[in-house]
Amino acid sequence: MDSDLELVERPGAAPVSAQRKARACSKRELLEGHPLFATLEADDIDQLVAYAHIEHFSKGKLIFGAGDPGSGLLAVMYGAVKISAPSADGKEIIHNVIHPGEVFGEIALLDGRMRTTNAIALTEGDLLVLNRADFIPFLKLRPEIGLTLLSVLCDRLRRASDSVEDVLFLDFAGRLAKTVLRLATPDQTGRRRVRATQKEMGQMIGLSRESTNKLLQTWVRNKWISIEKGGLIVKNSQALDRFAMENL
Amino acid sequence: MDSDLELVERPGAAPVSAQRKARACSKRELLEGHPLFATLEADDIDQLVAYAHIEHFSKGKLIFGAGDPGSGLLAVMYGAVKISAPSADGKEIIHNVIHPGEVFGEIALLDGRMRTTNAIALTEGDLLVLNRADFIPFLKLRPEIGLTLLSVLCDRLRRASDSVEDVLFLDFAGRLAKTVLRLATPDQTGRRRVRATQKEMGQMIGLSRESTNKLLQTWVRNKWISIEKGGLIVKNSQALDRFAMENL
DNA sequence: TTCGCAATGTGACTTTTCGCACATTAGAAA
DNA sequence: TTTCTAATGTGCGAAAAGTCACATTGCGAA
Repeated sequence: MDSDLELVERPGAAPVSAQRKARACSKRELLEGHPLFATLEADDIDQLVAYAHIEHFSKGKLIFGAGDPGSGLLAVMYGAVKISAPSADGKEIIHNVIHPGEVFGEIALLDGRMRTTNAIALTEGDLLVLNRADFIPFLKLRPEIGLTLLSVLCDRLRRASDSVEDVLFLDFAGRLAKTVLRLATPDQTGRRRVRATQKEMGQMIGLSRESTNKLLQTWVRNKWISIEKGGLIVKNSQALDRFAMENL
Repeated sequence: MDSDLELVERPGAAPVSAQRKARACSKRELLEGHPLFATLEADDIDQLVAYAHIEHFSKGKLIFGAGDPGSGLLAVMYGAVKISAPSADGKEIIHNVIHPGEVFGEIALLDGRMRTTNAIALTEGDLLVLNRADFIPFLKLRPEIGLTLLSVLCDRLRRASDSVEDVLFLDFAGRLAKTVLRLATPDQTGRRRVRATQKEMGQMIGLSRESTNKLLQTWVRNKWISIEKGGLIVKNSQALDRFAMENL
């Protein structure tokens, strides 16, 4: 297989790619890292990598919208994408924010039905696309992969039930704490950082921006977090975790 | 097969032994009617029917609890079972109520992992049990069934996402309206009836019993529903449906 | 640099829902 | 039958969250 690493490893990269280099993933890493493909042999992965292609997207672009035909699997190589659903009165809930190395659209890859959510670019970036038409023959060639896929989907279903329970059991404070912990990822210096605006965090749990801010402020006073523009840093995740548990 | 639905609708109307004889569904009907088995040939269904066995349960019995090993697929032949999850402080949410002819526990059938919810008998009744150990070899013999299963699970996942959106978008009134419409099933006289107490309906959407009652009362005044002990009758489903849509 | 805009911070007021208290009702059990 | 119990019906004060209004901050574009 020829190299798919141009984004990360080509020497003498263009100025733009300084940031891209830091965060980007190779096509191969993306597929290997996903549970859908965990049981595939190296040869199989190589074949999928050959099928996949890369598309660039600009900030605010609608990558797909509810009702679109489900073309296949997508993965973020650089940038960020939000998975969201609009309500009739202009509100929006954000199901998830996809960062480099993460994958979305698995469902349509498997059942080929139309999209039920929107995927919108939060920043500019690059996208890896694996078409359903390329993957399904693969699945028929190796039916043993089907069992793995069943397990993966069952796992997703269990998680979905969990999030319904969260919404019904926990109050907003507990849900916000859980969400902050879920979104937190270590940055270069090892600090656990959340890269999402307060408005976005509120949209994930159905809380207004103002109330989100007021809750976060109490945690700042407790020194559990510190807030920065466009995100926050978790300083005491144990306290947050305990808070989410206690608070029912 | 004889099928006296009235006994199911009104459990107190006849001695217990008579009710058990007059089951609402046969083993075969149960399996045939479920999308998991929609693509199976008659021979295959026969084989599964031979494997399945029947167990009786009494009111209040814990059929399985969170953390139990996932033994397989269960179906209600007579009676009712609630699928619920307990919270740490003694509250409970009800994910679903299973009536005769309906199936539950599909996830554990496929992935064999432990139960994540409780299943508790609301009344006495009979249960059809299909063990995972009997089904999995079947799946390996006929890998083409796997694709069907994938579609079914994808469908479940889409529904789960929908219910998350419902919880975050709709207020309690809209969610209650949707829940009432979802639970409504035609009875002998063709009226759309919901058989669930107001407490149970509230537990499905995270609303207190008192607030549930007050909401239902406004609908009674609008002549959209009428309330009876242990349930209600939908008299104007269009109005309820419109209400659920408008109300965001 | 300045400007514009999106993100953040905060208080006052309103609405919704909860939780409690209590009354009523219908079916089950004795 | 009478009694018991679960389900239903209703009002009120407390708590939670939304909405509105406005100030502040910091980054990027011109």
